[in-house]
Amino acid sequence: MTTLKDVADQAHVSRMTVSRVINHPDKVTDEVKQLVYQAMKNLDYHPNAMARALVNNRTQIVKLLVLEEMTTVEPYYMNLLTGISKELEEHQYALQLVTENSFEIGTCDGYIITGMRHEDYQWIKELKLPFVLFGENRYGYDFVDSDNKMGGQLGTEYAIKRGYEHLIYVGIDLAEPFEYSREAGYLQTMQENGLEPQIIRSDNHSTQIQSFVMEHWNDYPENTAFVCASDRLALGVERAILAQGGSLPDQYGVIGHDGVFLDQVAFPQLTTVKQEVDKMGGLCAKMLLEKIKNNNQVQGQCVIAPQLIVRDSTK
Amino acid sequence: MTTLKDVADQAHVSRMTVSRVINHPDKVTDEVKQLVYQAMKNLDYHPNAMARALVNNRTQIVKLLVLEEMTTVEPYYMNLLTGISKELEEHQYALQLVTENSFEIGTCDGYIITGMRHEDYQWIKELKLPFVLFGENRYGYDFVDSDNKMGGQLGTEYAIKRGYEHLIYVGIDLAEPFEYSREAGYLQTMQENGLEPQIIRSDNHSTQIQSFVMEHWNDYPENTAFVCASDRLALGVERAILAQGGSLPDQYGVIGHDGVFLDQVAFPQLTTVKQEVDKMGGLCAKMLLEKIKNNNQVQGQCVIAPQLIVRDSTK
DNA sequence: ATTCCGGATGTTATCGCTAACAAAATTGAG
DNA sequence: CTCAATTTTGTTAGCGATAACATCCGGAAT
Repeated sequence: MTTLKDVADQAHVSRMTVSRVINHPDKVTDEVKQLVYQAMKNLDYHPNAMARALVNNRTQIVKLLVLEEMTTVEPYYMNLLTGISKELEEHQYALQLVTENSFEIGTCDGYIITGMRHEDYQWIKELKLPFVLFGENRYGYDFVDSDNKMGGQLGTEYAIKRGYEHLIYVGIDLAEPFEYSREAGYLQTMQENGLEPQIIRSDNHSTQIQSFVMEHWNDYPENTAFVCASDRLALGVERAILAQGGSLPDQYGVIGHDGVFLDQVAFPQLTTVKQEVDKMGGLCAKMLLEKIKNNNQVQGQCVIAPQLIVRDSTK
Repeated sequence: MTTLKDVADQAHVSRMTVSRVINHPDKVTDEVKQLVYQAMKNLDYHPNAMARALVNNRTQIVKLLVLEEMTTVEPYYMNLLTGISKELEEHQYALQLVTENSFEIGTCDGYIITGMRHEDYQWIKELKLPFVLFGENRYGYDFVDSDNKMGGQLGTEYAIKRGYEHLIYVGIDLAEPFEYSREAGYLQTMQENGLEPQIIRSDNHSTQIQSFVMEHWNDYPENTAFVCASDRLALGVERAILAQGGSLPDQYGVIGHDGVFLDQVAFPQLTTVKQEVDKMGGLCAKMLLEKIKNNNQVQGQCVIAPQLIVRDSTK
């Protein structure tokens, strides 16, 4: 394993100079810098993260707290993780997954927190280390999220464009910002188009919304589109429509939200508002590393535009 | 932050003695040990993983290589990750997720590898660091997997017990050990019960098997159970049955395999052979850490019994 | 020419911990 | 009660890197 010393020897400089080339390149002559770079390349030198961690009193570890129940957890978490991990890896950081609400939170440099609910803000504010939330919040904490309002708009606009006459919003029965934002997007678009909004809400379970739609089937005339707050709900709506003998996508349309996994498992495959989850993950990591570097400096709120994916559940 | 020195001072011993209490407790008097333990408790001492990593030339990082395409990736990966992470955390290890086949594999102490296909064994054998595979293999590498044969048996036996007369195995069209094992379980059970086996195979996509079953609908008399190699396939079979007007679970039965997420999204919810994925993850980690500690010593093959979960897709 | 200044580089100490050796304490055989 | 063998504890050095200070050097000002 090559160390600073090896590089220093080959470049005929002191170890400190090599260290400076890495950490404060501006304080070193260009000439020397080239020498050192060359030596680093020759020897395939990579700094030892642990030694660095020791002097800097850093752990080089970021914890991801998943506050949601694992059983509820949507498959997109995997994408989130990938995004986070890729970004962290580039900066010699490792990830630790924390799922149990084990408050015995060990040593690390910062947290990415996801699956927050109201009650969690209580203890979150006690945290000493830097953190970034995945998912919008209205307490001023730094976060990354999909542009949920825009998502609501995208779906609604598309349904209108495709000529559905009645647009029903199928929301998740949760008092959380992401849900409000999606609804707001729907409402705004409806208003802009002079349409009468209609909202139903349900737990985020395909079977529950399925029964609901089947029970109220008479309320939904032909040429209705269901703009759903999740793919899971959309899946249930699809099943209800098919079970009632409605035809998809001719008589009815269904638009989902999330665009990970379920949209493709559904039948017919869902037209959906896709969130760029891995990108968001990467951004979470980037923001957190920035906070760690800059003494917990506020990073602000990042909102990423979702994308409409057209498949077979709309005409 | 309390260090070895603080503990040593409070216990009136040298730093080395404290270190020994932690790493070689047998080389220290019980009396002194108690003193040290007490001091550690008083000061809430936790060893600094980075310092340790530095002297031991360890990174305290394990990489998880996911060789499958992210888009194909089953949702159970999340459970796997949790299991791995929990175990690693207990031993002060962190996890790094690697999804791109970036051979530029950085520094770590060992790998957990999942999603292996034939062609991967080529380069796997070149690896210098310890590794454990998640998923059975026939090359003698250490692995952890569900008992796939037993899974095949469980599903098949249950279908027989519930009085289905025709049992059709729906396999994944892949030449991989896990698939062979599941089929073998089915075949053996069929033979033991003097029944005629019948196997169909398909890519692991719900829509593909759905069309297949619909096209061959006449081949499946009433009172047939479909024993499937995955929940994804089972989902497609369910849809085909319902689309053809067959009744579930009276006229037909469907049994899935995996038991994560999809089984609950399906309608009717699937009777399935559930793998204890998080447990398997934990075991992977445990084995790997053992290998790391013991100079890459062979750990063998661990097979974990799956469990039949009965829900609404069987009578 | 001498002094002084500031930028470039080197030296030293340190982060927290452990291996290897050294010293001290205990044991027990004669 | 010795003295060597053995066990228990302490001392030193070093893992790989960096911050803080020390030194060196060339050029501007005097």
